[in-house]
Amino acid sequence: MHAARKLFSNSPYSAVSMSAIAEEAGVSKANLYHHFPSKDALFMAVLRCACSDSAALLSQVSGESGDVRRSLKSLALRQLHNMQADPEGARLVLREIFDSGPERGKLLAEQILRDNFSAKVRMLRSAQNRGELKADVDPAFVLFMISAANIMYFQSREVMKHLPDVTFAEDADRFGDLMADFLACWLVPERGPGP
Amino acid sequence: MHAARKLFSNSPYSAVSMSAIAEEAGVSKANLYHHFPSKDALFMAVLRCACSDSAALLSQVSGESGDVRRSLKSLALRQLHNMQADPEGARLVLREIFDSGPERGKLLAEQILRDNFSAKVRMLRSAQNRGELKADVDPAFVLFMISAANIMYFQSREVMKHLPDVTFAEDADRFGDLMADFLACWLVPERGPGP
DNA sequence: GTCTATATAATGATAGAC
DNA sequence: GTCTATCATTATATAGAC
Repeated sequence: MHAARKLFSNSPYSAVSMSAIAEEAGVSKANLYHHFPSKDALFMAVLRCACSDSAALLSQVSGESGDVRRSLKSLALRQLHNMQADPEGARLVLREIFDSGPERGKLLAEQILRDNFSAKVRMLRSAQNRGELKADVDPAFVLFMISAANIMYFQSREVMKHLPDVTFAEDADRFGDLMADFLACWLVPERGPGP
Repeated sequence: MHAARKLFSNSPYSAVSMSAIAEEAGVSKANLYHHFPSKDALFMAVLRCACSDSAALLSQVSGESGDVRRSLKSLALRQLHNMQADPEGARLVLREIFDSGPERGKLLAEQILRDNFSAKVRMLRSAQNRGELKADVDPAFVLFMISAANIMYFQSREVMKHLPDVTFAEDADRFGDLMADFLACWLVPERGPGP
């Protein structure tokens, strides 16, 4: 499964042969078919494993407390950090999100992403009630933009780093700073000490 | 090429066979090899065509004038509109951006994306000089965020529409409004008529 | 330009010995 | 559990007639 995960994360399903997986794992092709009934079953096992891994990583974030100024930034930074810490798993799940048709997209959303997403929306709603997050922003849109930025950064660095004026392509810290600045526009400005 | 474009945009390279393309086009497989020396050459021809199409569409935007308040929103809306108007071409180019390794990513950036991107950066820089765009924002980051949001919206609608609280997944107009609001946070507030 | 027919290699999957 | 050997199918690509 380790070999399969490596190969499936770098090439689409149809471009990875059972022979290649067997060679990468140092076993025979027939041995793979002894443990998994089919190529599809092996892929599904790898995907399920990667999903549970990233779900476990993501759930750490929602447990944090503190005001939304800190937790929103922490959410964004840790999401990117998790992807970079397990790029193979991230690529697997992202490919599934991007290339899946209606039926598989529904499964992915309802069985894997839904609970985590709802928990984060609730976090932002309560921040709005406390007056920390601007009342007229859509929590789901905020989460969408954070994910979009992180995923795009993670997936297109190889292209971006060859574009002029892109100072953050190979500097995750700078990207984090830019993100933090940008998130601030949705926050209610902190009260000064007053006159 | 029309048939190949259709199939390549819906499945990765290795999952599309020359037989399938021939059948889709209503010709024989050998006929394809008469016009293109190999499967790879056919794919490259399709990709080049799709890239020049989307480049032509994108270049319309940069010709617009007016202050940055209008042009930034117009830029974002038309980028999404162009992807939705030619989803096949968009998927082809996006797959290439996401899945390409270092060598192909460099080609894509330098030969296709670079000029357009630089033109847009210049547009935003001059807006900063005119005092319409906040001076402390990174023009490249602004463009990155716009593209990230549009691409993510375009690519993951099938997943998003099954998430609760996502009101914009099947409503491009609402998404456009949310984007416009969000872009406004980088603009210098318009001067009121004064006291 | 288009076809039928074919060459050659690789694919997913199986049989059966150890 | 692991292997060698093999099946049937499909893949890319070619040959040569019309």
